[in-house]
Amino acid sequence: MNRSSKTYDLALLFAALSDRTRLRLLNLMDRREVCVCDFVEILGQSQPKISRHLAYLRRAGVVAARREGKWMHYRIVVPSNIGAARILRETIAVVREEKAMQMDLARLDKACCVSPKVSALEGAPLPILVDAGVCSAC
Amino acid sequence: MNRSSKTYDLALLFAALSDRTRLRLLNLMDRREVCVCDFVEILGQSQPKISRHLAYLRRAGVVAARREGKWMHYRIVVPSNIGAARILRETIAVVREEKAMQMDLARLDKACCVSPKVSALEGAPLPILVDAGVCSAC
DNA sequence: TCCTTGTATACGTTAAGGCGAATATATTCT
DNA sequence: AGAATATATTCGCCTTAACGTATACAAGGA
Repeated sequence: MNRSSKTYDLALLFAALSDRTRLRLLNLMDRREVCVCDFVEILGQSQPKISRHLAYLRRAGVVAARREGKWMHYRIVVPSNIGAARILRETIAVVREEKAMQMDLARLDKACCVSPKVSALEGAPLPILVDAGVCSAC
Repeated sequence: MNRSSKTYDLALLFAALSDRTRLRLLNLMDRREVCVCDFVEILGQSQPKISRHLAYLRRAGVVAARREGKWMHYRIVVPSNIGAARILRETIAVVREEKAMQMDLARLDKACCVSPKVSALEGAPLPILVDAGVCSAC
């Protein structure tokens, strides 16, 4: 059943977007799945904090999680509501223009053993940054 | 000086948008100036509540006010930051699709003595709704 | 000047959000 | 089973926001 015209609380979506950390998380998840450990490494913030913000985004229905062994992979879920989808897409597009956001993405690309090979991100966690030398998880 | 590339806290804008009442206010101000008394009448909510939300929007830099005698007219101010401007525009466009928002606008158009003559809204407050019969303020 | 009207702000209460720190849960490995 | 690792949740504290109510401020008219 198509719920795209269903009543949707846009204010709730905006509340989910009204935090810098969550915007950074969404930017990192643009078109790819990301592991929690990567978020922690790249944003340089505590794991509970990252998890709490991810939980918030999950409650708001903008992301979904998939477990793979010990790791949790998060991805963006475009809302079925057309308006909400437009807002979310525009937000990600706008946010992508910020230099700080591009730096986050660059660090994600360089993360761990495998170089900018995006497909690899679908698999193992690949959490460690390049500057750590050899990735202890691989 | 062009500040469009200046750092801008998008999260702050989203916080301003994360309230249903404020979204309704913005929708009513789409392409026109609106008097506080009209907001109160159309949204059917207390004057202090309306004023507080308008103050919030003012603090966030999305609206500006103009005094005309006893009346205050509010209008949308598109942020100089390009990204913020895109978000705001998209938000208003999305919000406009909602039936409830269209009803708000319809009530604004029918507000008071003067019929859907938009130009009249630039002048006096014209606060009272049609169903009140004759407007006590005119 | 006093009164009225339109609007803004202050006060007190309640709820929600964000954070660090501690703890719980889940999964894998030995 | 027990240890180690990845992630989630809880707790206590603080800040912010939303609301109703009351009050302050501003402008115009008598």
